[in-house]
Amino acid sequence: MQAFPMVRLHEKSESDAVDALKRAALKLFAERGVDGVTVREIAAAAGQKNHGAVGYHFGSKAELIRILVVDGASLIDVRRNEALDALLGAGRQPDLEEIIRILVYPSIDLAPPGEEECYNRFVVLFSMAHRDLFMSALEDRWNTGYQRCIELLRGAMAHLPKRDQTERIVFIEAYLGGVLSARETRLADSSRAHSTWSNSRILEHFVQTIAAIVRAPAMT
Amino acid sequence: MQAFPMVRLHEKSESDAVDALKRAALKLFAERGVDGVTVREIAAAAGQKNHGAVGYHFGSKAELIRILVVDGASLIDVRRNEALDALLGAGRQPDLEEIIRILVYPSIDLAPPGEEECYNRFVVLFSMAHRDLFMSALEDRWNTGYQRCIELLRGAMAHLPKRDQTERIVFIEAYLGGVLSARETRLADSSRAHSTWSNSRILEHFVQTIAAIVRAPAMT
DNA sequence: TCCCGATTAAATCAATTGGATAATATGCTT
DNA sequence: AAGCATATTATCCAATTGATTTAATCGGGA
Repeated sequence: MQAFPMVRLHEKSESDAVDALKRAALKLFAERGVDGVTVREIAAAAGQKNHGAVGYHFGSKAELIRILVVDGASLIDVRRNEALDALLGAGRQPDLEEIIRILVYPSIDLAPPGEEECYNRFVVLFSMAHRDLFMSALEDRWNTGYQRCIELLRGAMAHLPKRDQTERIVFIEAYLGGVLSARETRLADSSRAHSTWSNSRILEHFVQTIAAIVRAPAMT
Repeated sequence: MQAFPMVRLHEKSESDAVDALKRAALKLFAERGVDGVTVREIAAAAGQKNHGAVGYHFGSKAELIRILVVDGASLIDVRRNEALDALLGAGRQPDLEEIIRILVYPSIDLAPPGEEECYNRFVVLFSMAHRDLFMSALEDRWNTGYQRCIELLRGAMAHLPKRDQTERIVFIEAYLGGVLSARETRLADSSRAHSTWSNSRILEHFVQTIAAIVRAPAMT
């Protein structure tokens, strides 16, 4: 387990201000969506008295958003590809759960330890409300690992009609985003004890249910 | 199949303007989220030349949003409760798929035939970005059918540890919102042939995968 | 120490926002 | 036809938005 490189966000040698702005923006965007947050709120949450800081460091709000998308997506993509290379280079047939873990775990623990996880909520909200901007930010470049996983999943469903394969892949994609977002929401809700959602057992439970979707009998 | 009452949205005897504003708002909110849409856009999309119409007919943008939430939720709730009453009154033990269908189908075909489906996207976006407003709009009143379904699902997982039951219910809730939203997005994308997503076979496929999650073996 | 680039702060700008008001139009009842 | 409630239109408004510009401040190297 946990054979994924533990590179995280906000570990780069960026100026304190840039990093603080990114963190604050990601958190606020995850909570309320990009259209529900103003650059003034971001600057204030980052400890800046001046909202022009966003324009100064990133050019515009839209560019800050794009950078946040790419930061997370590229990190996830690196993790996925490395895990896939390791798995496929092992010289044996990978089993289904191993593939699914490479779908799930790289999207987890993007933030430094102890910090709030936000990226999955941010991406789900943003991709729903601004699909075009989200796609152009990805550039068909930062989801290569995801595509590889999908192909492997398709292979694991080779016994099913092509249409069923495609449908289940869409199901699983929606399932991934939904559960990872819901998990972040619960982890962020400090009002309740979230011990259940912070331990990794639940992720393995999640992996098992995805496997159950893949293995479900063919449509009659 | 399809034993659900086919009451739909926008069938009430409302003035044309009120109805047009509701439809336009729901569609725009589903596409871009409530914070990404202005009352001017709503009024224009509804064929009104002036944005004051929203204030006149609904009081405020926030009140319009609340009404849209309740309109859909109460309709879904009526459908669910009627279907549940019929199912449980049949005097036999309902099977799992029957319960799951009452979770899925009442959220489908809310709009009149031929019109774009929007409610699931709207609700997912709104509940993610404004959970508090969403909850207060529901008032613990318009999701009674949902709660009954969840209890039945829990009963269907009685052999699992309580914790696993709770986790799977959260999984399924996220799965529902994710897939129903994704389905609407694809149906709304008129640029591609969506024959796959418009027929009801895929919904039955979806039901089967939810059943697979419920039936998945216990965590080891 | 002095200078200069980088950063932060403060003030300003045009455009947009949701809401409110007043004037006009519409339709129904009497 | 007149009266009246309802609905639409056209403005207006204060507040907010993202962005820009203009100082002030900081830090390090010559």
